[in-house]
Amino acid sequence: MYDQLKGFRDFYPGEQSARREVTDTIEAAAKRYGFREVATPALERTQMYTDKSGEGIVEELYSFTDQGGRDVALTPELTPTVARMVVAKGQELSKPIKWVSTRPFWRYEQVQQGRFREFYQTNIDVFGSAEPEADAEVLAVAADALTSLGLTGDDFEFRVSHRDVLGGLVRALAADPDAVDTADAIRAVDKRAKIDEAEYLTLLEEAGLDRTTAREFDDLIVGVDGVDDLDAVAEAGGEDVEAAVENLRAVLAAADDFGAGEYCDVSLTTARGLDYYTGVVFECFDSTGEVSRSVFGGGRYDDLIESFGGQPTPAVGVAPGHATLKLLCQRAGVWPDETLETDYYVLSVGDTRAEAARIARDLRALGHVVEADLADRGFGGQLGYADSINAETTVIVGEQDLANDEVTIKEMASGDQTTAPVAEFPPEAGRPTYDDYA
RNA sequence: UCCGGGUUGGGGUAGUGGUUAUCCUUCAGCCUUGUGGAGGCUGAGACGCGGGUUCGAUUCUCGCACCCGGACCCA
Repeated sequence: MYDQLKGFRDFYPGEQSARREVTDTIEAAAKRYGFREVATPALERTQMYTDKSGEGIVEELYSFTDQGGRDVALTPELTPTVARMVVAKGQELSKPIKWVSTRPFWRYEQVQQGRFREFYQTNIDVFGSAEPEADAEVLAVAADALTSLGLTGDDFEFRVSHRDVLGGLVRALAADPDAVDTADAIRAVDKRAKIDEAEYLTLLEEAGLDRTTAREFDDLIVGVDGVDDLDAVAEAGGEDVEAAVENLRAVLAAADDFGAGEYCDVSLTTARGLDYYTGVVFECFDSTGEVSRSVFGGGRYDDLIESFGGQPTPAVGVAPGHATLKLLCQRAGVWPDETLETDYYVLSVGDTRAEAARIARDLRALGHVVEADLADRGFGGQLGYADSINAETTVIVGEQDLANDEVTIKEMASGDQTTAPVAEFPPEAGRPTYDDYA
């Protein structure tokens, strides 16, 4: 026996069928909005990540030198790759570009609940539109995906914020706007919920706000509990903040029209740790608070494509991670059933293989899941196996049945059985069961 | 990287410094080439890995691996 690698998981048929269902549901929601599926490599040049995030990032990567001497890394996220793809096509792609992709990613980090070293995400991104409708559509797709999974507004909420509101407010309040580090201030906001007040205020001070201003800033962002409360923030800030507030309002108004309004709350204490976010940012939280960390997040990253050498291209996206999503679904009681299902088991006994195989093939041609004996089991053994795969109906093709030009149709749940003429089974269409012949 | 808790057949467990490691379940076969989810019989299958202490270690001890939480981090 070999040990598994820490943070890497195997998925057996039961769990995988549930994961497949969830993945398909999320992707189907995105595809209804016209998001097109893309597929991307598992390896990229390490430099693509170090350029953006510094050399320190290497410690978080699975990186190595390949046989040709290239420094490469397993992709820790999709955004740089899709940015590279957009840049590579130049003007060729019509805007807005709307892409969806579900894939594993790899990060060398500590394993915790809902966090693994190999993890799956569905990335949903829009490139080439700075309009609030683009942000709102991303929110709407995310909400649509979650509700398609059976979740409701009682289960989750999107906390929507805006980096330029936060950054602009910090600069507007500061005694010396040029002395403040808005990125640091935003990072402090991002940590607000996890640290105590003194630490938080210290971080804001280090970002360039004096103690009094820091409190004033915090009072302002905490005071926002709804769209109407944004007025006070707009007043306190300058023109930049007013514009950002206007943008945030526009996004929320569009989200309302797009059907996602009921899931969105304004929350300026949400910031996202990532430096490349530029405008609207949001995080999805478990409403019950049982999933302690954010389920997933997203936001606008208008400068990234340009920084990759492309035309200035605004972008906004969201990336639900499937591990935390599973926790959310399980706590809401909507995680798909992990038991396997089989439509038909075709039981062959005696010298009936040819006829049994014909029936199995015909049933499969109708689109059903059909199993037959591969292990040379006896009658009882085959029924036991049919049980173990949760067969709904067993079609008994025995010598006695065929002697009467019949097959026996058995409903496994009840044990009831009847016969059907072998020449007419299965019919041209449909999903024949015991009830059709009883 | 750090802290806490774990690891005994496939799953769940009992137990012990010393004979053939307990029980339930599972799986396979048989009773049963014509009826499964009941029963009976037979069989398969485990002390995570390595070092130390010891006459002897699954048991005590140390290290490592992996698992479950948590801190840090979270692109």
